[in-house]
Amino acid sequence: MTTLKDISRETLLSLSTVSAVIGGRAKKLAISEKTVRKVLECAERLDYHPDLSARTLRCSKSRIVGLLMPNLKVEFWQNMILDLQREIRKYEGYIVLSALWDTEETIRKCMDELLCRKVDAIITSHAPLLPENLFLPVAAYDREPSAKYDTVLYGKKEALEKCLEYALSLGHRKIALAGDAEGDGNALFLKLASKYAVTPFVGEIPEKKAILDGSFYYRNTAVLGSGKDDTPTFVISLNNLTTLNLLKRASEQKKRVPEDLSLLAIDDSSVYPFLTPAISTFVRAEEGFPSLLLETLFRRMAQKDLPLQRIVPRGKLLERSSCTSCRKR
Amino acid sequence: MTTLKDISRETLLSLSTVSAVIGGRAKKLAISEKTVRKVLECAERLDYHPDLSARTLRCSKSRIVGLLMPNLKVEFWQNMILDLQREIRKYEGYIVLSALWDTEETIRKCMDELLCRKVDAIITSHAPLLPENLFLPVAAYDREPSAKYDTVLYGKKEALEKCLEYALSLGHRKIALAGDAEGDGNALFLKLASKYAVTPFVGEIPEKKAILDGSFYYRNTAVLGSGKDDTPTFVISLNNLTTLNLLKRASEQKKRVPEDLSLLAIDDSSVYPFLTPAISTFVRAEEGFPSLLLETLFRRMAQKDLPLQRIVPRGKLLERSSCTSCRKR
DNA sequence: CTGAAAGCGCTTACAG
DNA sequence: CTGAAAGCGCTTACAG
Repeated sequence: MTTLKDISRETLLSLSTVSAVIGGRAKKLAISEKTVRKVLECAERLDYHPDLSARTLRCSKSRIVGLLMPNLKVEFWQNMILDLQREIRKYEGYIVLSALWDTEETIRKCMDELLCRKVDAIITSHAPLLPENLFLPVAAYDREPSAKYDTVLYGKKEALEKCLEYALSLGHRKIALAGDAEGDGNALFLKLASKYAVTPFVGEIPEKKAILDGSFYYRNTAVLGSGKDDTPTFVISLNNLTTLNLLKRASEQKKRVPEDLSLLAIDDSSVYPFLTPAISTFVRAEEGFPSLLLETLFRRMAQKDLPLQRIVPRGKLLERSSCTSCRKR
Repeated sequence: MTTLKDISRETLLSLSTVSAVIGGRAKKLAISEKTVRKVLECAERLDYHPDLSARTLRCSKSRIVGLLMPNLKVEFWQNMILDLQREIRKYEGYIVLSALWDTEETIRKCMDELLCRKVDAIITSHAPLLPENLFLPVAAYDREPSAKYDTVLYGKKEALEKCLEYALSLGHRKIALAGDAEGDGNALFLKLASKYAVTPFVGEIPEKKAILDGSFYYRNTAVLGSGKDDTPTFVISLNNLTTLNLLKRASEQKKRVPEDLSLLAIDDSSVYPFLTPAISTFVRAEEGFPSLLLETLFRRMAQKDLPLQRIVPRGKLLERSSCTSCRKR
């Protein structure tokens, strides 16, 4: 394996000089263009790859961002993780190292992994589970702002507001929310509903800590009512599986979407454009949560004494074909 | 940050002893139980995390497996990447570092990243793009066996055979294949069809290198025919977007699935159980491609002079509700 | 620009 | 079991 020493020997230049050129410190040390070229050419020729573990050891900076998240088989989450790995390319030299846990018992192990690899900073969806004495910059993705770390917020309230406004603008007054697995969505929705003077329908909340099996996604479409009694004309869906099941339930009730029932999803799914009808969505973070998290984190890394950041995502509506104006009844 | 030296000072034991205990070499060096406990307790108390970059530097082994793949927004692929990160937990001490490229131009950069981080081995879907002089163990996921590296094969031929056999067992004779973006699926299918004496229908192959936009997934459902003329009774779908569009096309033609048309997908999707009808699938790798790749790779790492491995995945049929026996016509 | 040297945290071989 | 020492590949401060 080629090392700096090899290049130094080959070019007859000193180790310091070679290191400076490779490390991009040629300008500062006033090293001649010719020397720089000579070093670079030689590095190329010998297929030199700097040993970052040596650099990490020496500088106690790894240029690794640790990602501490659950490994959920959920489209939104998978995109979150993979987009983070994509977006970090904007930050030259940095990589993300994911430590994804399957069960809460392994979180500690995931954390240790990151610590042993000497990550420079952490992005996590579970900041409260971080060790007390953590000295690293952290960007948290969370429902509530953390008291200790910079937080990018879910933006659920803002999303629900926009969805309600959109429904209202189409003339709907009977509006349902489906797919809330945590309970906070429903609570938020009920509060907003009274403010906007709409009739709210909310789904059942699963038992605390119950596993969300397939049946949940179907059961919680009961917000559509039985078809006979009072029934919403507009549903907001909180996840892609619920959306699919709303479509199924509607079809069983011989309701056409969007003629009889408008359907608006929160956040996008790769599958939505291909459904019949194509599903309109409100995307919570136009820029993408991964970008927001990375920006927040690198801002902190650049300036340690920055006041605590609290980022509310800016969303956007993606109109496709699943919503229409409310017909007179 | 706690180091071995801190523990050595604290426990009044020598650096060598502490290192041996932490490194799990206590047995070999006949270090007493009491000493071991003392070291471990102290490490725990001081919240010690071994610096793996130092260990990597010293031992020239990083215990990192590099993952070199495209960052595709495709469910199958996302699962591949994330499941690999999940599965590696079985291999104590190892982690995967993903280098995912967006465009082919960045492959080189991804490769360099892995090399600089001193990965011990590589898993990739694009082994032919690896540098000539690569000295690392490689597990390739590929259509054809590599001449140089261990390969886990796609298993497309085996999958198509099983799908055909299943269709035949249900009495179908007019069978279509949809969703082939590369052309090799169709060719394979046509060859098999003659062997099994079925009437094959295949979809159009997109222009070489054409971007697969949404329209492709719909256009290639034309295998269903116009509804008037000769038409298949059983369709095999090669990806989830095609499956969705087959459902859409069938409904436009007033064909019911599975009564008028059986639909069998290759590989599973999180969305299939929630569709109407729930989609039956043939899963190419029962054990999962990630497991297969990891097993193949670690077998190689354990034994460098192993003969070249060529793994054909063993698949399984997942019956749900989208296939039924062929009605008399 | 150069050269010599120290040191990051670890493992390992060696003499005791 | 211990202690002293070397060395992995790098960066950095320093004297020239």
